[in-house]
Amino acid sequence: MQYSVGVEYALHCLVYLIDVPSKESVGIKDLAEFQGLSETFLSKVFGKLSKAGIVSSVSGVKGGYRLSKSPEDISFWDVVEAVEGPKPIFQCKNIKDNGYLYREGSCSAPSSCSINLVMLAAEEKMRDYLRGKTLSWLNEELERVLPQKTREDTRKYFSKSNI
Amino acid sequence: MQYSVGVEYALHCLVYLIDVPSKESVGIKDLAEFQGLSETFLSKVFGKLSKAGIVSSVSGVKGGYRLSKSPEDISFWDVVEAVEGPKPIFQCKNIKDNGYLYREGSCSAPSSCSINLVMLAAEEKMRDYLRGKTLSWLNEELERVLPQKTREDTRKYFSKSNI
DNA sequence: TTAATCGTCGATTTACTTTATCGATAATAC
DNA sequence: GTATTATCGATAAAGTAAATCGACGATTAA
Repeated sequence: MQYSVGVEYALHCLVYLIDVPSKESVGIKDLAEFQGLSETFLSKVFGKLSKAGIVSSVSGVKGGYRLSKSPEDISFWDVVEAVEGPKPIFQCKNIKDNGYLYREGSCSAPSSCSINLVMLAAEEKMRDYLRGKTLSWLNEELERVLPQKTREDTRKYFSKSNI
Repeated sequence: MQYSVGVEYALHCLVYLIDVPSKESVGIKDLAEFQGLSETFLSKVFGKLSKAGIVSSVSGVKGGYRLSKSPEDISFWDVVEAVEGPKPIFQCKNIKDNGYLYREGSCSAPSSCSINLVMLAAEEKMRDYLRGKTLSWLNEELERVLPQKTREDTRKYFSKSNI
């Protein structure tokens, strides 16, 4: 069981959007090229991020994406949910009603299956943690952890005025 | 992204093993039949549980499975890990080294990728919760929640002496 | 206005993982 | 011995994720 690579792509790409001036944007092509990713697939991922209101798109020549809200209002969980969808990790499905765990027929019925409730609560712990980590937090973390020069070089790479 | 149904099968089946007297065992056939599951597939799942030391098997006629330790020493996480394997939900894979998140080359190298660290920590929150819920807890919960008659009927169903 | 760039969307292909089946083997009760 | 049951490996079927392709519309530069 694994999150799809889409989550990884999204989080890594969003890092590069944090610093982009609000009037500019970064193209899928640049993001894909810089990290050696499939351009077409990455555009799918950004479609989801766009639909979730995390980024907004700019069409046409010199278009691309930018964050559609402040980095401190975008949590890791927002990103994961946008890419993976809202379905819980654990979901009772096939088990027949004759098992004695079921009071109301279906296992997925609310408050029916004790096992299901535990798994959902566990997942909620994970989500809570991810809700507490925002892109602005990540930005500060990177500031602390990475050499200054590296970050500047990357900013230049994605700067339109540079071309 | 979802846990495999194997996890669901395992947890639901283990419930029926809690009450089994330590000299007896329950066969895959009964467990599968009772819940309408594929017998062959369920046997694969129990193979994993067995290898993880959660259940022990009894070969031969009237053989089957029983818990290999006390229900209070078997947590939900033990079961999930046994069935799903030890791999984390989120794992950095494909991203090239030229992204500026990497200090030591690979994203999966310890303490290298800040994003990876956050995801691993989040997952750990979920695991902690699941470690806190044991089969004996579940048993008490079911005692509280289910009609007494239902539980007794189920015990009878799996009792060898009954046949 | 025209041409080039870029995001959007749906259809499709490819690859991989999960789910399930089959067959052979070994152990045990009777 | 014979029937039953777990074990294990190989394999098939089904489903999902990853990636590609092509047509479209929107935008910008010239």
